[in-house]
Formats: sequence, structure tokens, C-alpha cells
Amino acid sequence: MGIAERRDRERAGVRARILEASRAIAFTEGASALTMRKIAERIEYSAASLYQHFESREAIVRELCRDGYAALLASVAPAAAAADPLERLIGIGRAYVRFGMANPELYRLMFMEDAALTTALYGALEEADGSGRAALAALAGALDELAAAGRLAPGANTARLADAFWAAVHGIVSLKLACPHFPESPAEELTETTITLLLHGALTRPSP
Amino acid sequence: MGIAERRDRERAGVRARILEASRAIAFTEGASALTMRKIAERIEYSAASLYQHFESREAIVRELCRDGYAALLASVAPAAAAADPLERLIGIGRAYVRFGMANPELYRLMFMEDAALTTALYGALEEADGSGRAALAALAGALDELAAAGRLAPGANTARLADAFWAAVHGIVSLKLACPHFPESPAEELTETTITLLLHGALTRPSP
DNA sequence: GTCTATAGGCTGATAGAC
DNA sequence: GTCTATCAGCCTATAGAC
Repeated sequence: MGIAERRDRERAGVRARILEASRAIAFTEGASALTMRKIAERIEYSAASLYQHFESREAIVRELCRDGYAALLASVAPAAAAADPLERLIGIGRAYVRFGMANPELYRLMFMEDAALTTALYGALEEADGSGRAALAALAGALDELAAAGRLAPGANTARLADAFWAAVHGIVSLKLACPHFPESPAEELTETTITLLLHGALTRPSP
Repeated sequence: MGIAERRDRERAGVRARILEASRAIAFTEGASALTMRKIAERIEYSAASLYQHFESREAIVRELCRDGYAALLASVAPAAAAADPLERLIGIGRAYVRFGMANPELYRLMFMEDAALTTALYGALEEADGSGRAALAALAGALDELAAAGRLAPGANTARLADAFWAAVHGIVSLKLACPHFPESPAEELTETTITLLLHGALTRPSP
């Protein structure tokens, strides 16, 4: 039965090379520059062959997103393992921004390009293995622990707070990717300022 | 001299109709669906004629962005006129999110699509009439007044705070446009939560 | 100024030979 | 499984007649 297995290995190898080439193109030239012809040229196959390994161009893009999301989770994982929930919250925020800034085109693809594709992807991930909102769940978990320890205002809606935290770090990344020089503050400083504001507020005295 | 003026009026009319058609297409089907052929069809001209009024497709897109930015400023203007700087800050944030959610494809075009185009546009606006960062300046102005009144932590960097505020509201809009159902909180609630957090903080007790 | 016609490109995807 | 050839379509922009 070694023959069938060797053939499977070879198939998987081609598939991996297609994805690798696609990554190289999409992450340097942007997703819109990702064409079947370019992929084929890079792996020295004909464009037609790609359809033996992927149903369509979109299937390739979906796969890139899936891998990208796994990479994002991996980037955030060390911070999400911190014992102190506050440290965890801060660490996840920093790691999230760092990941986005380090992988701009991937981040664009995953979170800024096509609404239909994005929601379909995370919906499918959520159904498959529950990882669809794992990044968000890490934030919510840290906030829940803070609430349980009495470190949040009583009655705080941790799910909504998690959404707000996510929106804030996403805002930093997507703003920096959209207009790199416009907010003059560098991403790291913006991140620290935002985290500090979210946790402690800008005003000297909380209103009643 | 009435003849030349009539001709100018006619030219301006065609130009306006081109922009109107472009807006209709781009704001319903998205910027990538904006083609010279579609514009021409909609105003019942040939595609070639468009080049008598605009240098290129990109020039039309630039004009849409310019108008869109003016519309954003107008949307924010009432809030920016509030006497109390804190109310102003809050009002600008709300108005910004409302504008983005009400004009999703325009917002995409202005702030999520092409980094090169975005920076070029706001750079040009800034040089032309200083309006390039008018929206940001309104935020910074309110924060400066708060600082002068002693309502911010002493030594606060208002420029950086303004950047952080902007990034936060941009995050709400762009996240909602990218994955409408993913953060379950609706945009308005997310906005209120975010503003509250930015001003007062999530934690019960500020750290030293 | 507006038209038709077209250059000169690109795209995703498929048919059929090998 | 991989190839070549091709379909059917899209695009921006221009040349030249009127």
C-alpha cells in the first residue's frame, strides 16, 4: 500500500507549494495581485493544474485566511497564558497589534477586505472546532476573571467590554495599515496609550 | 460672453452627472465595481467621453474621496461646535461612527482600501486648505481644552490621546464593516462602551 | 465633445490531448 | 495529473471620424 501513500504525499506536497507561493504573492503584493497565473508561474506549473488541487481561486484565499488565523492565535497564545488576568489582557492587546503590524497584507486579507468572506470563514471555523472566536474569547475570559475578582465596576458587561477591547486594538492596526503616516504616533505608543485609556480612563476624576 | 459661460455650465453639468453616477455605483456595489463602462452606461454616454472630463478612473475615485471627507467633516461639525469640550469629544466620536455606519462603502473607500491613495489624498488636502486633518484636529482641540481645564491627568500628551481616540472610533467602524455580525454588540453600544472606557477606564481603581 | 472601433492587456476557468 | 489552447469575459485608455 506504499504506492498510494507516496501519491498522497506528492499531492500534499504540490498543495503545500501552491499555498506557499500564494502566501508569498499575497503578502508582498496584496491579495488583489494573487492570480492563478502568478501562482502557477512561481511553482513552475501550468495555471490549469492548480484546479486539480483547489476548486477555485477563492478556495486558496480561504485557506490562507484559515492559516493566518491560526498564526494569529499562536502569536497571542503566550500572552494568553499569563496567570494574572490584567497582565493577560494587556499582553493579548500588545500581541494582537504586533501580529497585525508584522503581517500587514495578511491582516488586510483577514479583517479588512471582504465582509462576506470574513464572516463566512469565522462562522465555519466556529462550527468546525470552536476556534472562530477564540481570540475574542481569550479577552472575554481575562475580563471575566477581573470581574470575579472585583476589579471591574460592578455589573460590568464583560462580553461587551471584550468587543470594545477588540475593536480598539483592531482600530490601531487597521488605521496604521490604511494610512501609515497619518496618526503620527507609532503603533506601539498608540497601543500603550489605548490600553492605558481603556483600563484607567483619560479623565482625572471618574464621573458619578 | 454668455456663450462661454453656458458651455462651462454644461461641462460642469456633465462632470457632476459623472460623479453622481460614480457615487451611486461605488456606494452600492463597492469601489472595485466602479468601472468606466458602468459609469458611462448610467449617464448614457460612451466610456470614451468620460476622459474629456476626468483624466482617469483614479481621478474620479479621488474626487469621491474628497467629497466624502467633506461630508464626514459636515457630519461631525454640529458636535464639534459644542461649548463643553467633554461633550464635544463624545459627540464627535458618536458622529464619526454614525457617519461610517451610514456610508459603509464610502468609508471603506476613504479609510480601508488603498494606503497609497489614502495618504496621498489627505496629504494633498492638508497642503491645499489645511482640511486634511481637520477631523483629528477637532478631537485634539477638545482634548487641549480639557487639559487646560485640569480635567486630564497632568502632562497628558493630547496629540497622542487624539490619535488613540481616533483609532478607537475607526476601529468600531472598520470592524463592523469587515465582520458585521462578529462582535455581537451593535455599533451604537460599542461606541458608548468605548467612549466610557476611554474617559473613565474599565478598572475600579486607577493604578498609581 | 462625442462617438465607434480597437489596442492591448488582464482575469478565472475549462476542453481535450497526452 | 499535467499540459496547451482557448473560451468568454472583463478592464483602462486611445485613435480618428464626425
